[in-house]
Amino acid sequence: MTTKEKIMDVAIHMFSERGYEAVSIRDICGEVGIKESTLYYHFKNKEDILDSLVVKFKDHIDGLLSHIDEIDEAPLKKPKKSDAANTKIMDTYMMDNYLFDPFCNLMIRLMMIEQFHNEEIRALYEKTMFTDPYNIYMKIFERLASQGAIPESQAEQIVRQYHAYMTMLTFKYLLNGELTEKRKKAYVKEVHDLMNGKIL
Amino acid sequence: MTTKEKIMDVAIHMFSERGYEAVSIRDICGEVGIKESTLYYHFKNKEDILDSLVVKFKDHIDGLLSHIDEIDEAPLKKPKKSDAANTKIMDTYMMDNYLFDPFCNLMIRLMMIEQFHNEEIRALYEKTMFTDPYNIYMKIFERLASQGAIPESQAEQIVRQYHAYMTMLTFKYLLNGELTEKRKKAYVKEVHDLMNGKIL
Amino acid sequence: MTTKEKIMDVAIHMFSERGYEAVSIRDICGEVGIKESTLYYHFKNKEDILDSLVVKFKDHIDGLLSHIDEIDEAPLKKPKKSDAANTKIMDTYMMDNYLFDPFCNLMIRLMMIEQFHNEEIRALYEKTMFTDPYNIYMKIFERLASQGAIPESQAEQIVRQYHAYMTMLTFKYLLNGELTEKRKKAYVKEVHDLMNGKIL
Amino acid sequence: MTTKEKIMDVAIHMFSERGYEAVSIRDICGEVGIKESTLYYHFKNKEDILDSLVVKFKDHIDGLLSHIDEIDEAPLKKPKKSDAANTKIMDTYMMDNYLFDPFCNLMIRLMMIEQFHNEEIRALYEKTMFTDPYNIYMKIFERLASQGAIPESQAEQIVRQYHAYMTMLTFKYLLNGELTEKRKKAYVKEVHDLMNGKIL
DNA sequence: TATGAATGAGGTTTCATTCAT
DNA sequence: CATGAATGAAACCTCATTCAT
Repeated sequence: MTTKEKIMDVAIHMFSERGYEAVSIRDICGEVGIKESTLYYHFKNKEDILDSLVVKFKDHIDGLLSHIDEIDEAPLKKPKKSDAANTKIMDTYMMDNYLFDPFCNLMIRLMMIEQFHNEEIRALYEKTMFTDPYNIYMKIFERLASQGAIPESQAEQIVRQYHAYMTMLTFKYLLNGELTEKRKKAYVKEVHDLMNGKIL
Repeated sequence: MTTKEKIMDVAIHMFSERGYEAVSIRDICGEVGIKESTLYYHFKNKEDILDSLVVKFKDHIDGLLSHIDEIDEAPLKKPKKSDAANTKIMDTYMMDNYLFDPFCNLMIRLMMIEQFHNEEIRALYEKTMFTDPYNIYMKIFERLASQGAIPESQAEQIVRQYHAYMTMLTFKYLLNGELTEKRKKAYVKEVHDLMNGKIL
Repeated sequence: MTTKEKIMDVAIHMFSERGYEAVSIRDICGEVGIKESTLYYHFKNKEDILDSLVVKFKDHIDGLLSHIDEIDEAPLKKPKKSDAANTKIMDTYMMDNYLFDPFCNLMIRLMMIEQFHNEEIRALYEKTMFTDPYNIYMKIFERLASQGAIPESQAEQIVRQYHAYMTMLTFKYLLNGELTEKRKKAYVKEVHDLMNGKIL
Repeated sequence: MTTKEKIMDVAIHMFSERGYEAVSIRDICGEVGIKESTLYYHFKNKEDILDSLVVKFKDHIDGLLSHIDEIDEAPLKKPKKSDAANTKIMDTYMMDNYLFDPFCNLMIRLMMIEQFHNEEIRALYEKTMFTDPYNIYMKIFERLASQGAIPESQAEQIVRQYHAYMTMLTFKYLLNGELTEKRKKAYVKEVHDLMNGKIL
């Protein structure tokens, strides 16, 4: 890790726990192991750190979404390919690379904190927490409907139920205090129950 | 409003928007219209303001919960009394006196921000955002089941669906940026759709 | 004790331990058990407390000195009366009513602290710690010389020795940290050894 | 002088006159000619200044004591060498480098003020004002006794007289108000009289 | 006598930032 | 790349004091 990366890593950890304003340049530099003046070689000012984090997060999200689109547009060569694709979307793109990804999880926390007084962050928060996931679930269930796995007419209702349940689980387990292994496990269990039709 | 009440009122507004640490005593006093030294006549220190807000919130919540218990224990004198009781719980206790109540809504926002580095607040946040509402929904649907309105065997599943959906709606509309009339209306509309069976 | 006396009592204890400036009106009132505004009924301001203490101390000292003069001027009715008088001066006026007297001891400590930047207190400190005691010892040994107990020619030298030794003992035992029983005893022992010719 | 040294220099002057608590960071910085924030680059906090002064003083004292030990252990090459050594100890180590040394004199004043509520400083005060000097005088007179200059049996008594007299003179002239040339001269005169047998 | 409420001034300390080296 | 030294602004808080009640 370069010094710049180290600064960003330390910053997101601290920002996501105490909020942007409550973290001082001193705090960050102390943890990174550099002097305050050194930080200003790598970043224009404090806000520049936050901006860089937001850019990095947006890039990450855009990457994820484009991957999902690729899967979506892949020709259905084999029967039931969509099952594999759906599983991959849920496991890889929603969980491993988003909600469970250390950087993303911390960024979501930071957005939860900052959204109340920062319109740009609020918009990003709404997009990544509500709009994007809803669209992804919609894609999944439309595909399932097109295969006849579920009735077309029920697709939207099911999407709503899934989205609501997944959203609630995310806030309850992944954005509630420290992200412990215990909370992760409880989350995964409830998601599996949901997938297996034990809940809805 | 006494000076002390004014301070608490201004404080919860500011804390809930920018977070406890990001708000200065100067900010609060400037808005209240007093000198900083005056604030220290009413509060021991900055933390004491936060503590007082938490105490006030806990008292409010305890009041709500005890009212719900009273309704619960009231003898069923008239047929369908429970319908009225259920409506009262949802409208009065969950919405008017909790999620829409200005003080409570701001306290929830504050808890959302502070829970990441304050275990006491985190526990209160989990209780009031997840545990208490779940228990309340459970009460409602158990009563409905006891009246034969819904099958006993489905009660728990329905509770889960309701709880998930209501929770998601709360985060999406009532805890997302400023609490505008527009967001309130959107929330109410979706809740009504949910109640009328248009969603689940 | 009246409230005014209580205030003075608490004040001298605190002033003598931490110095005048380091003690706040709040500290004093907290210990006395009154509100700050109440103190201003009894004293014009903070300095007025100090002034009152100094006046009280001066009165006490003047009382002691006038008593010593009375003894001094009493006709020698009985043989060896002076021995009793000398003992009384040393035990009663130098120790019981001055160095060991709680108020006086605390006032001396306060003067030790404040003398470095307060000329009035410095003058009082020099008078009560060096000049007055020297004169008292001189009186004692002149009387002894007039009785032939010691040679007239040695009186002054002896006075100097006594004064130096007593002064050193006072600073070493009575004005060094807290005035504990242990330090008092050590002081008395050395004074007795001195009186009995075991030292000089 | 570096900025740090300047701060310490100004601090000891102010602390020794008005006491640690009565001197503000603002006072010190105003005199040094720096901003308050600059001071905090050099010292962790206000107490850190005091601690640094105490460390510097202890180092100074340790240096003096080790020099005295060196003289003590030097072989007696010439007759009467000890006279020269004794004079050096009195003039150089007790006066020039200790009681008259500006830093040490101020530190003693500071200790006089602070000892009443700071046990660490009290212990240092007792050591440097009573214990160390006594041991030094003892060394001098034991050497004189070993040379036959004074009877061995009287050594201890003489030490006590000297120690008492020197201690009293120190408090009377060097630790009483401002350290003026007049007070220094009066002190030196009495010490010389003492040395020449005019007093004891 | 005593208090509640207020305040201007000033206390210690931390903040983000700059700039020469 | 990194640091040492500095700073103006602002943070939290305490100070002695006042005044109406």
